[in-house]
Amino acid sequence: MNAGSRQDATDTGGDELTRKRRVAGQDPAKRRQIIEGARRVFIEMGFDAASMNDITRAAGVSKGTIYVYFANKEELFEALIEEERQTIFANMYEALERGHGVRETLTAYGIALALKITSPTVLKAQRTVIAICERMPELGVRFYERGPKRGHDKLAAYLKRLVDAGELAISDIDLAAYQFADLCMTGIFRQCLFGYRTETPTREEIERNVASAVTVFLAAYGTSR
Amino acid sequence: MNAGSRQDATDTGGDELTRKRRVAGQDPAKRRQIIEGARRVFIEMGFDAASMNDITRAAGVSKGTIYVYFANKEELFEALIEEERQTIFANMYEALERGHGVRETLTAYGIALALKITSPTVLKAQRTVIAICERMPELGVRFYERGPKRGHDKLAAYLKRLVDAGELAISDIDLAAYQFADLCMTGIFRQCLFGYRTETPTREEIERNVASAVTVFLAAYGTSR
Amino acid sequence: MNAGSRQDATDTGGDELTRKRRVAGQDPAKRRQIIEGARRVFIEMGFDAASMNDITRAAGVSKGTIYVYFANKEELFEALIEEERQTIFANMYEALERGHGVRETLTAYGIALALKITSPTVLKAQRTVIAICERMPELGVRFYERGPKRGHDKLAAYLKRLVDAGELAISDIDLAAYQFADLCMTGIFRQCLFGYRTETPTREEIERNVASAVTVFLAAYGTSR
Amino acid sequence: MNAGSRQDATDTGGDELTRKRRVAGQDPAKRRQIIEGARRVFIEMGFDAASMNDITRAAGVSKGTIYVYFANKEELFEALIEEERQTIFANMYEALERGHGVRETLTAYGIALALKITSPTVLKAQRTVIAICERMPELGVRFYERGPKRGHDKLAAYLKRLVDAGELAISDIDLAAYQFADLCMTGIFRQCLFGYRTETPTREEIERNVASAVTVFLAAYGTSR
DNA sequence: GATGAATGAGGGTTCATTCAT
DNA sequence: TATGAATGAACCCTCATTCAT
Repeated sequence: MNAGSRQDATDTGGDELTRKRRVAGQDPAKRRQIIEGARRVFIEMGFDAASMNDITRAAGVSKGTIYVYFANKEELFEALIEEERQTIFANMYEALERGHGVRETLTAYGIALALKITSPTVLKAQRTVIAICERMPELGVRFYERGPKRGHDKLAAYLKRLVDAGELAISDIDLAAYQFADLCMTGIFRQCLFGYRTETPTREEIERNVASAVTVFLAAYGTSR
Repeated sequence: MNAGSRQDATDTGGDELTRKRRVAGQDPAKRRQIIEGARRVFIEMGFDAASMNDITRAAGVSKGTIYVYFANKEELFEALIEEERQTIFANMYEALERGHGVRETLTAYGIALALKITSPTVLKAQRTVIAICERMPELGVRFYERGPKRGHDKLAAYLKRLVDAGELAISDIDLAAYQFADLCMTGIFRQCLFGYRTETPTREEIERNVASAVTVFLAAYGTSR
Repeated sequence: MNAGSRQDATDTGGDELTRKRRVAGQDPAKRRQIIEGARRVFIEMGFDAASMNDITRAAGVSKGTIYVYFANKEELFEALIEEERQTIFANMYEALERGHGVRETLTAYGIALALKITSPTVLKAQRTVIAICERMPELGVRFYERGPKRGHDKLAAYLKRLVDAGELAISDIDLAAYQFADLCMTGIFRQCLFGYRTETPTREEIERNVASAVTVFLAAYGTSR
Repeated sequence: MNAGSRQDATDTGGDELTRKRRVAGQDPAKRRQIIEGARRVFIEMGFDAASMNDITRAAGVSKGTIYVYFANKEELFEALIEEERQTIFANMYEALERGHGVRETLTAYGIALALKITSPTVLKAQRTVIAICERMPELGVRFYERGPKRGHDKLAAYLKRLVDAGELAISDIDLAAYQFADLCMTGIFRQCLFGYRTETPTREEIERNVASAVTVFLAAYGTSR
């Protein structure tokens, strides 16, 4: 479908000094500018409702230029989602590495997770991906794999350490990690996704949710220690 | 220019010569036929990517006929989603009313819930709604309200009965109900939504998930009884 | 173009008592009802912008019935214009036959003419005919011939009598008749036709116009008598 | 959704990334080409019966291009009528400024006027405007105001000069100007408008008409001089 | 290399006309 | 006979993509 893509990896070409004249579509600043415009338009309107003209306008570049950097609308969209995913899931896992107590750590991570996933921008991005993932399955897979999945793996690894340390008693760590994450955003994630909630959850609400999540989780998996 | 030939409130009215109120689009079989075609197309492709021509073809009726039954693409879509929601969430709550023991009841309900929500059709429907709910907020609200919300309320009522009977000890019943539901589909819901899983979860997997959910839930909220 | 027309003349069939069951499209009341609906819609919106549905609604009959009485939209339109013309130009020429003095008679006729031709309904009808007369030339010809032309002929005949009586001295009576008619509506006809005037001319204005018309006309064609 | 790419006041504006104000539709030759095609189609068929596809074909440009230069069918039509009016009424008033005798001047002007207004193209244009002026009142007003009205004003000014010079005795100059103009095209204007005449009036006929008009006019308003 | 004017297939919608009831 | 649901061609308009400048 996307043969001939110009920017397969996120290669920004390390040898920009060797040749003054760059090959078409190799100016990272321009690329960023386009992606930035695309972000505003795609995330706000979704893939179909967004027009290349809108993006042209939002990015402040000409139509032709976009087509130099991206083969077509789809590829531009894919590149944007890739970027967006990286932005969203950056700096999410710090809480798991700070070495505080179990309850504190889980609480901090849970809050960060729930805040992130219910923030307006992230919600829109998720909706945009969900909307398209039937038509562009790769895109959904990639997004989940390098986004939520990564978080899950980190959490599972953390739980594994706790189990090994005797602080938790979990038979299926993978499952437990999913359980904790879902408990943290219980009730709110789907409500936000479907637009049933028009307001972003307050920090207080999220804290309450996560506090209960930690309690339930520890009631199930905690040890006497 | 000539709207108002449909059966809604905007019907012409006011013209003194209009003998009978024209009420077009009354044949339920035709209506069903159209909706059925719309389902195939909308659910498969989403609102934007679906064309009225596609639907025309899928439904086996002429374009004009669709516009006798539905004012425009949006109304057809809304009618379809309404239908779809009713179909999906029918017969979901029986498990809660069969009067078996707590563990059995929760397990039965959890399995029904998880099976339903991860079935291919229901997933596609959910994606379709999520995709559009920014542009048609009412639609998302309605879908959630009369779908998942209804299930949540039934479950909360059931939990309330158990608390009153001393079988559970829950301080925030509403929250607990969300927790149980999310525990039942933990891990799989998002994976399905983003298309990370291409295969529908097996019944075995769901049973495992729900069994764990019940255990965790009862560990947190069960009483000695 | 209109072969197969069902109602060539305005025959209302004199033998309606001979057979109880009428041939399709022969009920004069129904015909009138349809034409009445068509009038409202066609005259208000013009041929193209009017839809058969509008007419259906305005007439209070079914689509099928209209097509029993009239072969198609065009024929219905033609029949309506025919009717309209008859209505408009009825009782226009009485002033010419009352036997008063020249000045009085010309004034009375001129006023009647100018009032008629600038009345909102008549203006709309004229616009409707003018709009279509390129596409349906017959219709314009017929309308003019049996409408304005008829008035012109009556006026010319009247002037002829005056010339014969020595009350006027006119070399080209035909031309003089046109001149008088145009003098009566001078300035206002075109202004109304183009919608430059949004208000119908007042009777006072018309009287002034006609008074001047008579004066000019008599200055040119009057004799000492 | 993407309006605002035209050169009118609704231009996007406000998007901070829009570098240069995009101003599409700037090539006068192309614009002319489109208007030329539109002329052929609109003037021949009228607003409603003309399709944008017809115009596309007649102009030899693509559909999209038309929409770059004109926001929609209506705007294209308005632009065309504007153009048409300018073309029609250019060089109409020279006769009034050549400084010949009254009779000669009036005759020359009257002939020019009558020739113009009954020429096939001008007639069609007038019909087209009259047809639409109920639905687009501004358009009719403008056409009359800047077309016929302008001629009328020039004529009235000319008559005023003659009155001041004692060559004519007119109490209501405005009215007299209308009278002269209408006398010049007496009989033929309406006949042409309704298509009663299929042939354009001959120059001879018009000369006869105008000669009579001048005679009548001077009989009414002339002085001994 | 960058531009944006041009393209034309395809979008949603309307409506004159037909025909089974 | 009268009805109005059904038809599908044709309507106006949009937009992803190309290519001359």
